[in-house]
Amino acid sequence: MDESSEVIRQRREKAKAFADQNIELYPNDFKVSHTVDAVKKYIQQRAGVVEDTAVFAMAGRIMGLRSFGKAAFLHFRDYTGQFQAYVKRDEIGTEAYTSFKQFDVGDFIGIKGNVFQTKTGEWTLLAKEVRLLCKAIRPLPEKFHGLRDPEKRYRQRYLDLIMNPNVRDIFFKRSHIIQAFRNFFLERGFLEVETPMMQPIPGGAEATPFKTFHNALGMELFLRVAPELYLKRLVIGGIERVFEINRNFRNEGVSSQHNPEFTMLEFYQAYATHEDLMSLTEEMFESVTQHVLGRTRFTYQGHTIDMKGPWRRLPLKEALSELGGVEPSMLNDRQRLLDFAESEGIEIRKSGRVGKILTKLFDVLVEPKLIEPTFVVGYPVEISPLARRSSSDPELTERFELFIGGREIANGFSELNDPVDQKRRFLDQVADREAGDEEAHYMDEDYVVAMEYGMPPTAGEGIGIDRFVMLLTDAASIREVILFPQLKRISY
RNA sequence: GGGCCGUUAACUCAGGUGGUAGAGUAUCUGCCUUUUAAGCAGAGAGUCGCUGGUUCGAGUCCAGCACGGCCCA
Repeated sequence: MDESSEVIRQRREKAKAFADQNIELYPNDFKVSHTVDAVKKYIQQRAGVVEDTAVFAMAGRIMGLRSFGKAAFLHFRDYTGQFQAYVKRDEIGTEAYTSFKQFDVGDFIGIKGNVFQTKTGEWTLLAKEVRLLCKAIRPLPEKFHGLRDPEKRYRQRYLDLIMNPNVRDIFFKRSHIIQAFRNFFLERGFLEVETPMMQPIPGGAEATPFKTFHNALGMELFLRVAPELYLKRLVIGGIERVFEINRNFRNEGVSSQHNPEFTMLEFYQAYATHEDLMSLTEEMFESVTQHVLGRTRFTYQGHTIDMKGPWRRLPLKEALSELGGVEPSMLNDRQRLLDFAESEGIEIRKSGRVGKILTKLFDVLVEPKLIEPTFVVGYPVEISPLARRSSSDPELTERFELFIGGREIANGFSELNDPVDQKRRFLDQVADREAGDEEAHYMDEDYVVAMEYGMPPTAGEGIGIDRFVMLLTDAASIREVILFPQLKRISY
């Protein structure tokens, strides 16, 4: 990777010259007394009156350097902020200053000195001593335009983090969001758990799994597509309120909306229904958004969204006729739906059942229109093999999906806890799989056995954390909220 | 998987109709002790993504490939 560039050569020569003068390139014995933030607070607490004798030992990466020959201003940055330093030959001595002149933007330095105000009023560290803490061999991207090339930003995320403050903000916000979700559940008596990422039978979602192999066990394993079946085993085991925030893996295409590994929050609550969870979700999203943004309204890709509930509850078929332009009379007519899909240019597997066709039409025609938070309810049994049947219509389930900003954010339902029905539903899925549907669920006998021991009435939900973070950070692509998104491998 | 666009110096980008590559920033040298996209003067820096083809001659035209972005499925 461009080993021979002129700048890199020059930097290596500088490093060698330091080494030849016995100046350590990578010392670790510099003791920091104050972070940038601590110094700023110190000054603020004294209302800008700081005694000349106060000495600060600070460290950071040089971000800007303006040199005059016998003095120089520089900005350095640590984890807490950026600060200016003023280095004068008369203060640090000729020999030290000669070395200092070989420092570059990107190097880490340690500085000891007093603070003063420049004539423009900026608080500045007047160096009495400057030390190299780490010599950078490669130059940082240019300061004014920064780093823009998206490929480079993702592959070399550290450069992106150094050069683009907004990127740092996104990942701080992501961390705060996850903390806020976690706190929400802990405050309500939920237990946080970790269940297997490597599963002998991948279950809990319609998705193609990644396959792997355990040598010692001589056993094929799958990276999980969802933790659902394990979490419900825990409910059976008496953990009536349980949640997990962790990675799922799905072997599908990569796009601005899909990364092969993504973060999911799943939670289960015994003695609750999907109705209870919809209310809980309203409360949760409002609370998390308020915590992170300090308000419930925000702008996403030009749309104003308010997380404050209650949100609209819209039956799937009503959504299709009202927003999708599907005539109500054709909603139960498989052939007419297929014809309609074809006329709209929507590709559908001909063998698909009505429920599949409806959801496919919904994905294309309705989903992008659901900008304000909206619960869609009334999902057919055949596409909800783990959900409880609706008591009013046995062809439908007590299930909802939540859409915000034109995307699915959450999916929840009252859980099916009838082992006989569960087994039948698995068998239907197996039939679909044998008919060529790679995403159909696998039979999980062990899960049925668990259910035969008795699962209390329960409701559960999954929330796509990455997509939630996209909303609160106004990110158009999922790659903006995942530190190291999956990219194809390149050879240098 | 399909369509469109991109890949040129460390970074950000220019390079009608083919004639041996430019700018700004960064770097290096000199001057400069309150600057902040510091300033002034000068200099160096590139397998033009890769592989082929057309041509006397390709960054430019053609084909294939790689990687990325956006849109569609």
